[in-house]
Amino acid sequence: MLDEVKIPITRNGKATFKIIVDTTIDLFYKQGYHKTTIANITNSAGIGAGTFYLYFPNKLSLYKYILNQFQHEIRKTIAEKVASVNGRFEKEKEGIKTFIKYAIENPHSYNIIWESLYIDKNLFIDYYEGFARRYEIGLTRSIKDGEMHDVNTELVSYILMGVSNFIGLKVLLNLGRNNKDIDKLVDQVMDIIKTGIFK
Amino acid sequence: MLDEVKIPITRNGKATFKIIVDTTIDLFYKQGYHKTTIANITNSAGIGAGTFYLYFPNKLSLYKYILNQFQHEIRKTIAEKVASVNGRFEKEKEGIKTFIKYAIENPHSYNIIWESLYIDKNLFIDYYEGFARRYEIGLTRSIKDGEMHDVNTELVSYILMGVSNFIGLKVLLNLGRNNKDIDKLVDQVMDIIKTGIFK
DNA sequence: TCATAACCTGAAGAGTTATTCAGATTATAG
DNA sequence: CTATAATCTGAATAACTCTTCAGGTTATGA
Repeated sequence: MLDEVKIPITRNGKATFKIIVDTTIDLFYKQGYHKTTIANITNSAGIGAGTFYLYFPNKLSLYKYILNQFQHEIRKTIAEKVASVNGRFEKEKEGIKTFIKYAIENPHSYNIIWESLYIDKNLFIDYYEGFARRYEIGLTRSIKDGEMHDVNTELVSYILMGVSNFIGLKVLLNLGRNNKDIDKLVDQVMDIIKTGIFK
Repeated sequence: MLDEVKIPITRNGKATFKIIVDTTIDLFYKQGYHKTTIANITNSAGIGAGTFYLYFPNKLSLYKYILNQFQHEIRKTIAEKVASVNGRFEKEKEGIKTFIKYAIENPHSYNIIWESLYIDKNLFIDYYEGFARRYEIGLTRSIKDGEMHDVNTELVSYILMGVSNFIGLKVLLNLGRNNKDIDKLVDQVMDIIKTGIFK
């Protein structure tokens, strides 16, 4: 998968590699994976058609490379933010908050990750199963610490991912109203998750 | 949009039209929109290449036709189910339950609707904004009836759509465990939505 | 400085796909 | 029975896309 990618050695090579990746992220975001052609990429990047194949055997391997980058970045961001907060409840809250904020601040990555379902289903499955498993660890600890009801942690993981993803979507696509103050929005979401909606 | 589609007049024409639509739903589900070619469709349907263009000017118009069909079907199904139940709280619960069950029982439609985001963003936006607005009407009534906390109805709409969609996804893609008893699964989800997850 | 590995190019070939259209068949109203 | 509208066909065309490769440039270690 990633070993198909040839990492450049010299400074020039690294610069070309980077411009390919950056240009492609932009094109995938704007046009989607399927509508983006190799010619689109090389033209936008201002390089010869053959140069692309110096580093990537095809479009899919480049997509996987980009997806992998985003995956690491998101997890790292959340892990760092959560570590800087004390108390189980606060950690849980910070994790959810960070994810939603990340989605809002990184529409490119958000969009490209979701598209994996229509590029290679297994990429999507791996991504979300991995995410859910990480969530479960935190949730299980929260229950032990008595800060959370004794819920089905797997189910709650998917519920939380669903909420985060759709709130991200709402803001990204500018759906509906209430999209001005992100902090306030996220606080409201957290309140609902905390206390439920029915009396 | 839909006026681009030529509706057949005779019995033969109607049969051909139907086989095109049914075959395409299957192909879109299995291969996705972009990987499905007109040749795929006409070969699988057992018709000449030109016959396709008798009814649809291109692949996109056929996609829109199918999306529209599913949209109506889902809304009709939910509306009927909700109408058969008494009491605001029960109605709300039945609506959510029906959606989740519908997604599980109709993986074709579920898959094809989500893909709209990567075919034409506006189709996706229209679909979910419409859905959210319908949700809000019910939620506003629930609050008036004192069965729901005084929540931001728009936000809750997106939260509920997120939950429903990801639970549907979990079951459809067979993510994680706990996928045997759908009724029990949905009940658990409803419980969490009702009382929240934090103490 | 110069040999060499790394890097770059874009024209060309092979393959794929959408779409048209002239000609044929079928169903049915009159 | 027959004129006519509806329906159907699939070869042909045009356009697009991926990928290769022979030939070129650039950077750098020795």
